[in-house]
Amino acid sequence: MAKKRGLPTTSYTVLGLLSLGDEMSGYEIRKWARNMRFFYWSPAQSQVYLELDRLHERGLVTAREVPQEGKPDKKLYRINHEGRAELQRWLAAGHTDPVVMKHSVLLKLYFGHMGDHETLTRLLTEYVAEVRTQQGELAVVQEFMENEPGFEYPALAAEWGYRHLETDAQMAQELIDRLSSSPGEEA
Amino acid sequence: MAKKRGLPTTSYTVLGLLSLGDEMSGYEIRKWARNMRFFYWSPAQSQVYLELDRLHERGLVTAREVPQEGKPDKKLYRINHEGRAELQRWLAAGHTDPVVMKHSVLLKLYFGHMGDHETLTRLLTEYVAEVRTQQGELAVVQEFMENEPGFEYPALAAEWGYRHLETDAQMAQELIDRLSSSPGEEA
DNA sequence: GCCAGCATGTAAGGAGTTACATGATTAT
DNA sequence: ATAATCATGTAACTCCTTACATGCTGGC
Repeated sequence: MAKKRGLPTTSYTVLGLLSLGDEMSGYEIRKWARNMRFFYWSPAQSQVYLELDRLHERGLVTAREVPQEGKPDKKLYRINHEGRAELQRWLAAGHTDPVVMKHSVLLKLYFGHMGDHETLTRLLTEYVAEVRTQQGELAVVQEFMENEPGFEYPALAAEWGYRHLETDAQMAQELIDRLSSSPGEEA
Repeated sequence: MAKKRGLPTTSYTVLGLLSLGDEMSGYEIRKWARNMRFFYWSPAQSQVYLELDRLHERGLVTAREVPQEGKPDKKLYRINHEGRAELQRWLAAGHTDPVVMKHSVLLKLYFGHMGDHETLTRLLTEYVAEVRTQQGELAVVQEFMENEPGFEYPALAAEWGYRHLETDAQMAQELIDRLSSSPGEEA
């Protein structure tokens, strides 16, 4: 056995988020986690609560209930010493999970022989627009990070993520141009 | 209701692979699918067989059993008309699943404040080496594609995938340099 | 009047993985 | 000798998603 040497990666995401802030509710973490989609996919709302339960069970965070009026009681979580130690252990571990891409656009391009030129051009054009939108969203996050002390590393990750998006936009645009200049031949 | 407008993406991967070849066994598809990890994560062996069952149930492929000696009987699958139609429908669909990244290195970098310089530098150095290895593997696939008729689109996807890897290697190397030149300050 | 934001939680299920079972042949 | 290749399949499980339930407050 001993299949996994620790927690699922989503747990580390939530734990890491907690290490960047002070006390946070599940709701706040979920909002934060949304911005992580540029680096690592962001979990569903229900999953965030499940991860917080798990972290609490394992004694990596402390929880404190705050009564609310007209809403469910708020639970505030804080990373503790064990939690920080576990995060550090994960960071320094020899093993890092392989990078996984689920790039549907690339997959569709791969099977481009099944469609026509127009379909492919539309797919790529829409994708370029989407990437530009995402770059705008990421830029907002980056702006926040630049002025916030303690966010040097997230800022580096954001820069990296931005460059990913740039590569994608450029490559898609390049293919659009290539496809339009060779209406019959795609190679 | 109407949660999903079709098959899971893995089904399309397998169906698409079938559309590039003639008759294939689950075993062969699985080998092919391994090379897809540069564009879209490649499913586990057991999953490939499950997808083939699903495609067969839905009448998108035909199956033919070939008796083998000393091995389980081989089943050869072939995409049929309905399968091709379904693939085309998927390609031309207005909706394309969002691109998902599970970049553990980027995630660890994001939480870099928890580790020391050395840990981070080691992480990035190892990652650069790994990416270079992957580029070598992808190059082998690309070489095959260039001389194979009907593989123009897979070759384009491979080029795109290669550029992804290049971006990652460059970005990682750049960060290694930046971290070493500013031993205390990372921003 | 309606939608967004705040705030958590449960039930049902899909998608995918790991580990195992079986066993002949060929290459190192 | 032993590992890899060929070849499929099942059981048990994890991770994560979708959909639903609840209900107040504040903005348009």
